[in-house]
Amino acid sequence: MADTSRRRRANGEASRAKILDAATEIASERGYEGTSINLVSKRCGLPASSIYWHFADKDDLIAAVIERSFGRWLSAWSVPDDGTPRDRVAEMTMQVAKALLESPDFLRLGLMLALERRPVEPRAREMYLQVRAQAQIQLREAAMDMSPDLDAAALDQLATYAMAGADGLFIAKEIGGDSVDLPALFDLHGRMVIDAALRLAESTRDEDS
Amino acid sequence: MADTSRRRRANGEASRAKILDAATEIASERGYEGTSINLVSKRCGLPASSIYWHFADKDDLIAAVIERSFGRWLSAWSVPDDGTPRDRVAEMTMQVAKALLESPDFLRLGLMLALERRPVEPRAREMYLQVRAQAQIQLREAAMDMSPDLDAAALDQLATYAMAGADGLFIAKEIGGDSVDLPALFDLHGRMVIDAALRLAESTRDEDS
DNA sequence: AACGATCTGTAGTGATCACTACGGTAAGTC
DNA sequence: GACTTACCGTAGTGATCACTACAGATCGTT
Repeated sequence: MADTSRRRRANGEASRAKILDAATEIASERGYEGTSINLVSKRCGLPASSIYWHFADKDDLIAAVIERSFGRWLSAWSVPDDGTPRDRVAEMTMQVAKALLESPDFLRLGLMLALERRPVEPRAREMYLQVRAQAQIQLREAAMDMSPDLDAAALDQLATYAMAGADGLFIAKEIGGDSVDLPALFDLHGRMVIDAALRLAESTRDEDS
Repeated sequence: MADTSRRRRANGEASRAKILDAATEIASERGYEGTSINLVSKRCGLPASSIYWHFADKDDLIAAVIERSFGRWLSAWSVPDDGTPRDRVAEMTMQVAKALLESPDFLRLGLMLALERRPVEPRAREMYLQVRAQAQIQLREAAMDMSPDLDAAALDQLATYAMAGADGLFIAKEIGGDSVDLPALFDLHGRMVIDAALRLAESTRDEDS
């Protein structure tokens, strides 16, 4: 049963992957509106009817692109669980920087969708925002682990600042190309976030005393 | 002569402004591809032929939107020229934060265009990248004023980091809405950039000794 | 061999795209 | 009043949009 279904769908799965590959390329070049089914069809060599057999509509296709890109991006790094806080932050920022260099499609397309504010929100955008919110929560928890005496507002600020830096540096790399040393900048950013944590912890203690 | 030309074009100038208003709204909602001439025409109440009388083509229209938005954004803030470096940075970040809150169209549309990498680059995107490069140079010069002993690479890194923070925080505000306190985050970022300057200056001196 | 499920190929649908041809109108110039 | 300039309105152009109807093709199952 498992064997037959694998064989049955072997061709289909390959086609699905080809379609997603093409759609990923085009969407991260031209955004949501710029990704036409015709273009995707031409680039992957399959007719439009095949695309619509695998995906309900254009929105579903782009959402699937986001989902797959995010999965790949996630699997490219992991949260370290030992060492000093400084070491762990340094290790994590390095991994995120590397993951962004190796599979930038996820964040590029995600940011393009996030910046758009169309009247009817496509599911693709919703999906990215959901993923992003999840990441924000994890960042907040990591911050709480490292400096437990911060209050809720400070933790939010810290997580937001950390993610904003990552977004901004990614954009700098996308625009600046090879002239931007992403790992070095991420390293700097990691240290800045730790400093910010210390600074915020200080002002929290000042308010308490 | 000047009077007549003013009177002659009075109606036209108003129409041009109405077209730009509508195009700005739509473009910052839906991006380049999502901005259709038909939609702009409906929103500004003028027929497509009027749009094409005022602008050569869609690309020219969007480029004009960028240009006007940038002008408005620029006029919303100025570089302070007195006080300690810390004060000047704090003042500047505050003004930039306020300008971004009041006229976010420029950066939102600009970032959307910058993230796209279409085969044939529209002039609108080129124009934004040019404006951005100019800002980067000014940031670099400001950094050089404040810590003259930094080497070229460190200055580039600092300017890139400062701009990346601004971009990232702007995005956080766009996505997070009212739950994001942009001035507070910009204030934090300003202090972080100063700390980064000190840190980079230190490592420069270490290398020299 | 017969059959149903999975996928592809052909050939469209009406809607919307960027853009234009062209006549009309109002105002300024002479 | 004749003429030019500046701008708007009507009504299109062919191309491309997302999407679909439907007839094969290929396959494992029976």
